[in-house]
Amino acid sequence: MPVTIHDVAQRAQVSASTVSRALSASHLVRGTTRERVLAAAKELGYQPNPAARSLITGRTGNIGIVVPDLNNPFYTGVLRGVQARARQGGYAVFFADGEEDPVAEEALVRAMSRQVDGVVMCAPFASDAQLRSLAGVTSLTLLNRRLRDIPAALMDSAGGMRQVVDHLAALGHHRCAYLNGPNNAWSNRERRRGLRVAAARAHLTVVEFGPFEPKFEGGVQAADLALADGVTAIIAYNDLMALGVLSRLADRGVPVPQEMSVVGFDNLLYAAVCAPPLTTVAMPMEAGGRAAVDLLLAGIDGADDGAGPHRELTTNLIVRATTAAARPHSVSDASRPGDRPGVRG
Amino acid sequence: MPVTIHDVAQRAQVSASTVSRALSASHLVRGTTRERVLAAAKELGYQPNPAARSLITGRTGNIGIVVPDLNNPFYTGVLRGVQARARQGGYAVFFADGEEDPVAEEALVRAMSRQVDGVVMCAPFASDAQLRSLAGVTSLTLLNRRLRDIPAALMDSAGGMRQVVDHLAALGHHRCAYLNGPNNAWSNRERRRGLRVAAARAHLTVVEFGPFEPKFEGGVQAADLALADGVTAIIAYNDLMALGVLSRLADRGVPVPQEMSVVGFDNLLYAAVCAPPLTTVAMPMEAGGRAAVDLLLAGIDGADDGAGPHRELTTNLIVRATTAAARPHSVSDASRPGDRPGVRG
DNA sequence: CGGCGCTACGCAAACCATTGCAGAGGGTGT
DNA sequence: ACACCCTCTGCAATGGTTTGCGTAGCGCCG
Repeated sequence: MPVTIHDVAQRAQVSASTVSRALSASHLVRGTTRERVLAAAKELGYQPNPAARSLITGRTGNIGIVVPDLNNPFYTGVLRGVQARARQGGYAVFFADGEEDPVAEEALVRAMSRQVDGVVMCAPFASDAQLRSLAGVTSLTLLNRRLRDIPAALMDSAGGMRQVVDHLAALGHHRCAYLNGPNNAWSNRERRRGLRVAAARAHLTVVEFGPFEPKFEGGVQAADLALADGVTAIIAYNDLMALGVLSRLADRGVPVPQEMSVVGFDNLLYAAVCAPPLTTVAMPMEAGGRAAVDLLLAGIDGADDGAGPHRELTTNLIVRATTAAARPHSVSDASRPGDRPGVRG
Repeated sequence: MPVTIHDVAQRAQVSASTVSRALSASHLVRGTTRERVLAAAKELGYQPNPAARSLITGRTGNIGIVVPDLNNPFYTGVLRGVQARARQGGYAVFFADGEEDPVAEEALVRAMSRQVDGVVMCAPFASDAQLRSLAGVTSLTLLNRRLRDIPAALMDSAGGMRQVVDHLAALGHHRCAYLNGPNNAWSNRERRRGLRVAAARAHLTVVEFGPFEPKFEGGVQAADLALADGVTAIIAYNDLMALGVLSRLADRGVPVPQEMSVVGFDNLLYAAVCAPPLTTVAMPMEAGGRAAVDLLLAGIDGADDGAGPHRELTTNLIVRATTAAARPHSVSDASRPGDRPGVRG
């Protein structure tokens, strides 16, 4: 039923090979012939059979993307970027939700591997070894995960943290809390690392809590701990947690930002519209997705650049209404260094 | 480089056909032979080439999903359901974001059509004719869109509206606003229809506004209009708009739910965690995705049930903190339908 | 005018798995 | 002992496209 290359060939009075060439390597056929073929193809509505093509070329024209959790708007952002860039490159995209389970993720990638030319992974939890092994079965690029000789698009979390610290320090804060996300999440380690060095430079004392679930509930839970410590500012691992903090602070009657400043990470849609609007660092999610696909396609099409090129994307602090000057007596807090097991920068 | 069926055959000392049968129609080969083949396949890590298989079987083992807007958490919920059910059925899923453009959506489906066995569409804006034409090129099932002889999973918006109306009426409301989403969106028409009949039955006066963009900003814009009319309750087309309404009411100093009740639709994550938590009707997004795939796979695998079976999913009102008894003098409002001058209370 | 090279096209192999058909071998019934 | 049947396995065709190689035709130069 579907129209094949031979149907086109017959209608254009040429052989199938000529049709094939007319549609791809057009300079190998005479102009008049090519037009005849193109016309026939259009009249018949010919679409090449991708299975047949990929059988012989060994390429599929597809890429895959696996994310840990579709419910997290962060990942839908990168999904959009991935899809846009892929489409632009003529690729279709397979998609899989690993549901935060590294072994499921691995299985998914292996299952996809035969149907795609490469996959981009958002895999904060997978082990290095796992990732390397996967890189062997298909072309792989990572998002927000740095691994030698595997290409990756990275968002500069550390730089974002530096901006947060500078912002807070400029507002007169001396002691703030960091609410850890999952300890095994690469980006949590990255953010914490950035925070520590920036805080040390700015003479900001940081006490750490957690790890917590990087969700609303985790923030609720964490808020009480931070409150008990007497910090004047809270930096949450991500916006979801920050929203939880905000909610809990409101319940407990702590005015934000007067009594407590709160900063998130990601710049989700809801960060802008919650009350009060959340100060947060914007992660370039779509750009990250696009960059990851760029890298992937470069590795597939072009000569492999080898040596795992990493593309770093800048992040930006978005100052909204949850940060303000530290409350006056906060200075005394900063002068009480020893009262908590937390980290000081 | 990749291992083929012949490699397995050679290692197991049988022909390729036997390998093929051992892996699929296992009852056609002797037990001992089958084990030998399976062992060889496992040792070699054999994975059948999907292109070759699909070339001969005519099936791809893939399905596609196209959604209008990935930024809308509603659709990511659907996506999760689709993916889960597809995986369970051994299908992989292609994904495409139509970006709210019906012509792009159509192009996407046509592009996917050769690589999938069917696609499920969330296409609130596409025309009936367009959908029917698409149903010709590949197996199609719809989500939240009723069209004769095209299978669809439908969420009972009208039933949800009935519950909303009953709830509001029981709380003593007599006059409420409905904030329309896009007029060409199927589910808006459906919700409005449900509202009208339920309201008539409950003697609830409904004043309609809009259409608005079904987003936060649309809700902000709509809130002022509803406020000016003097209704005691606002039903928004969806949660995003309801959140905008909440935000605007807060800005204008209108206490919710004391002075104004607000109801949304969808039960997004944020509806539960905003302040105050939003009363809304829960749409079974994941279940809807799963049901759509059920239908699709039934149409593909089994005999086509023809005649477009429609599966209807129930919706549930989730009463949270944005609805309360109407303010006392609201009765008089209901008896003065024509006045304009805005907010009382 | 003959030979060479170039262009444009066709032939056929190859890619890999599935499946109808046939055949081999062993067992059973007569 | 022979015919028949049943089980298991192999052969070969099939699907649609790409591509290396061969070749026909033509122009150009010597």
